[in-house]
Amino acid sequence: MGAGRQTTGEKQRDAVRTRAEILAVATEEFATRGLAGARVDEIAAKTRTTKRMLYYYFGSKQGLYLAVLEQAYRGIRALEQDVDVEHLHPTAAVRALTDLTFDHHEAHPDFIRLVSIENIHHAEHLRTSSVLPGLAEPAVEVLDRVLARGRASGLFRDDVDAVDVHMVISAFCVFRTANRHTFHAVLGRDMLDPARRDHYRRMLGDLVVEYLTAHVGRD
Amino acid sequence: MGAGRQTTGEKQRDAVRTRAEILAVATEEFATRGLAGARVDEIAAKTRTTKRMLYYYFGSKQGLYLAVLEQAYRGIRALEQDVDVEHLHPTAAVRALTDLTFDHHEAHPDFIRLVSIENIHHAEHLRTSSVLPGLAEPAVEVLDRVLARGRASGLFRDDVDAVDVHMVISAFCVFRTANRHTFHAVLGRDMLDPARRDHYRRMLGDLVVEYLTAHVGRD
DNA sequence: TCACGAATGAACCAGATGGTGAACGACCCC
DNA sequence: GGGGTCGTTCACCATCTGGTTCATTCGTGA
Repeated sequence: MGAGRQTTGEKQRDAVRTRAEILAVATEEFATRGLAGARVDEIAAKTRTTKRMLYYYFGSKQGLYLAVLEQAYRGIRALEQDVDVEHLHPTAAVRALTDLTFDHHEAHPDFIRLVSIENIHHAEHLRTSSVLPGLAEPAVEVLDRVLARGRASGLFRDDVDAVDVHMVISAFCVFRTANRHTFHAVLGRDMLDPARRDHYRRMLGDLVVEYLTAHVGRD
Repeated sequence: MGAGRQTTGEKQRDAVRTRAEILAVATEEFATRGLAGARVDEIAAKTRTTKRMLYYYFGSKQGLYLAVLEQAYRGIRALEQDVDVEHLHPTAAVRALTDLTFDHHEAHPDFIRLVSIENIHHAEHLRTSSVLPGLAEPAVEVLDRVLARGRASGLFRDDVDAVDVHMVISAFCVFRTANRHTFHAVLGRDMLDPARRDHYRRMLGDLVVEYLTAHVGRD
């Protein structure tokens, strides 16, 4: 923290830091209260700068929201990019991917909340965003190659594609975080209870693997 | 419509109808724009009455939102109550339940959106609601009995309970609707495309059944 | 050291927004 | 048919909120 920067004091001017701080605070606020629910004044107040800066850098509330959303998506962009599952047995590879996704979602609840919020707005902001192109390719392609290997060796069923499998994995992980509160209120179970974490992680792996390997060659 | 009621004209006084109309319009507005995003004036405008009526019946914006939420939950309350799967083979029973849930979620997108919204608010409204007690019992109990039968006959695995299985089913169904827009934006696939409906319905059944029946007795 | 643009601060504003007071008209019961 | 209550209308308000104006300060290259 602060190492290597010239520090004549503490309240130096620092465009990047100011911008980053606004973005960080805004991320939390939007994730907590939604686009309409978040207050520009409130975001500014939680920053070491003023509302003026917020408009200086992001132009409008929507502009800020979009920046938050894009940063969130950019942050997860490289997830599957540098994971190497090519050398693993297909089922082990699938399990590696479910584990990876599971851990990732658990580590980024704000991202999931932002996605929920963006869905309420019919993804109208994301759709116009510049981060979109090529966002999902890595994840799907890795999964696609694994499925192809599994199918080729007669292990996996052939009536699903990578997008479908990705959907199941996402559904499980997203639901656990996104619907945590109503689920807890209605069913009395906290899906994010650390004590249950391993159980759910294994469950997701089993779920996907068993589905993919089911009844292949019989019936 | 209007049959059986005394009709001296059209604009008679009708408390129930007015109340119901407000609730219907509010449901759509809240589901579309969220609690903070929905505008009281807008809701009133889409009604044949005025904003004052809205406050007359529901007291406040939050009161209206809560009423909407409660009505939505009440509407699904009896889902599993009158389905009879006791006489079915365990796997058939599971499939019947996944189908039932699948169809139900598909038929009530507004409900799912409201649940998403309520989760953004940490379920704080639902938690204080009077519809909560006993809301989930039917669903879980039916599922629980089916699982017990499956386990007893050596068909099903025994390391999951009814709540977990319910979670998986809900996750799949909810995700398809709740995250439709971002999923489509990022992956280019419309999960609600009617052409894919049967595929997903079968997929959910397979997913749960294969998971439950996997590796039982071996390993 | 001077000039100039980037960065910042504080007050300010117009319109939107949730909410209300009170009178009024219909319907029902006696 | 008259009184009271429920349902409804209309005008009105205090405040909040996104957004802006204007002036100022800081850093830096000439």
